[in-house]
Amino acid sequence: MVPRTVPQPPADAPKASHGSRPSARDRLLAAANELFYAEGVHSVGIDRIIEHAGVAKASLYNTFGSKDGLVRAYLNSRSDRSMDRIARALTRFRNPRERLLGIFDAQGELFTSPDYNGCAFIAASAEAPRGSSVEEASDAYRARLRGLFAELAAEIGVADPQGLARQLHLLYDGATITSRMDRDPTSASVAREAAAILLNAAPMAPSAPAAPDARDTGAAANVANHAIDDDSRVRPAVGG
Amino acid sequence: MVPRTVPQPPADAPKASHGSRPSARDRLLAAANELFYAEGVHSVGIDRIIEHAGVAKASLYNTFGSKDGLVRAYLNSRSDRSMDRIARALTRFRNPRERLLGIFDAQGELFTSPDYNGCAFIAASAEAPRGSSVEEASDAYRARLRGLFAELAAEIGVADPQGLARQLHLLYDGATITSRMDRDPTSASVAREAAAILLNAAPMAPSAPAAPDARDTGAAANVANHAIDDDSRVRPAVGG
DNA sequence: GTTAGCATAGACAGAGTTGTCTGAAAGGGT
DNA sequence: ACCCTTTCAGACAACTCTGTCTATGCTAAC
Repeated sequence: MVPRTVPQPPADAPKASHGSRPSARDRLLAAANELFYAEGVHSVGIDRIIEHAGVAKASLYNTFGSKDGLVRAYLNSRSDRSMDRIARALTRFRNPRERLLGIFDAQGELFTSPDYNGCAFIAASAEAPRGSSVEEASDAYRARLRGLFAELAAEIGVADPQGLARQLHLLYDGATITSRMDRDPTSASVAREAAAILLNAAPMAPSAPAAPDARDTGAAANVANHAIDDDSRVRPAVGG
Repeated sequence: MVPRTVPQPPADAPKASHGSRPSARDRLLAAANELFYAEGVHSVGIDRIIEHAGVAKASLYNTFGSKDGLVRAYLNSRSDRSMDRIARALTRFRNPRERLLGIFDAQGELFTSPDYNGCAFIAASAEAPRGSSVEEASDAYRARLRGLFAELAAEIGVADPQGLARQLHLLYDGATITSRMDRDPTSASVAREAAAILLNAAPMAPSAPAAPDARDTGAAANVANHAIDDDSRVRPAVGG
């Protein structure tokens, strides 16, 4: 039961092995990512993981200590890749407003992926008991995503970035659930339209948003914001 | 494996047994509702269900045919009770706008319940493989809830009730996920505020909403709608 | 060339799972 | 009083699951 002391690998060096094949650790993580994500953490046994990874069972327990350790590593790796994917998709937009709404565009692209199967953290949390290590990984991931929302909202200059971030995160989660439960990949564009409405309705901060020096643009920000309202209402985003 | 022909009980009569104790079927459903909901469908075995219900194993298989049959009955019963709970909570509001937003108030009250543990359908779907009978029960439940949103939106007289219903369902799902993943029962009031903004921003239908005879009130509907805007923005709803 | 370290294949234990089957008790209807 | 349906109690089979352990390799450094 108790997995004694985890062997604690370097954790920073990916240990790329001798050049030909990826390390056992990377192969295990790749297999976990495929199988756990597609069929659920509980449904996929250790045997199928090691068979799919081409790795001995002892290697798994030497590397991760237990199945729970592998699940934790799988979720943390997904958290990193997910945030990287979003950040990469946001580089094509130039102003913070487009980047904020672009999160939903990136989400819509994700939904059209053939192997998309919903949010890995929601699925893993639904299977794990409360207070487990899955909850920690989920908390970290969700805090990162909400921080991104709040950061972009602050760049835009809304008066309550945290409040708007909560609203937008609601839409993001709702689109995620809808895409999976209703097999509806167009939910991201619905969320994007709703997000644009909420963004336009959000009060702006009186002081200048990004550069505190230029305080003369403060009053006009609200008007300017509403001026580009229509742009987001007619954009089809992903396919709805 | 194959559960042969399910014995097919009357299915309409609750069969209240001989008066003292509820029937084995009802006790099994109650036990399933407690254990499946609190710990997950996959984690709770048949043995714990029958022990908690005080029922023999043969009774379970005579009544429901298999564990999957019990899970199906558990979800359908939850769907009925969930919609009844919402409908009952909505009777205290008098106009359709208050009833529409009142769905989020009812959600907020649900979140404060000590044994609340997220959406049973989302949890069950996360554990079940795609295409299983869990998906059918979830589809039915979600169609009922979305139908309620659309029905109330149509009563209010918005131009696109289905479109608004999709947006509001997004918020509802998002609040559900947030309440469970972030242990944040105040997410329903955030969803309520966002829903009010989306409702106010929704274009109204040109013709009269409820009574097609009175067509002279059409043009004024948009203005009247925006006039009561502030009411929803300041209401604390549940506790945030 | 030898040796240390790690990976592999697989057996094994112990617990848990669903579903079937036997046998008996209990209670109501005629 | 008899029957008959339902229910209970539990043994049992046939899996699957995690985690440990043994024994045999392969590889790289010295």
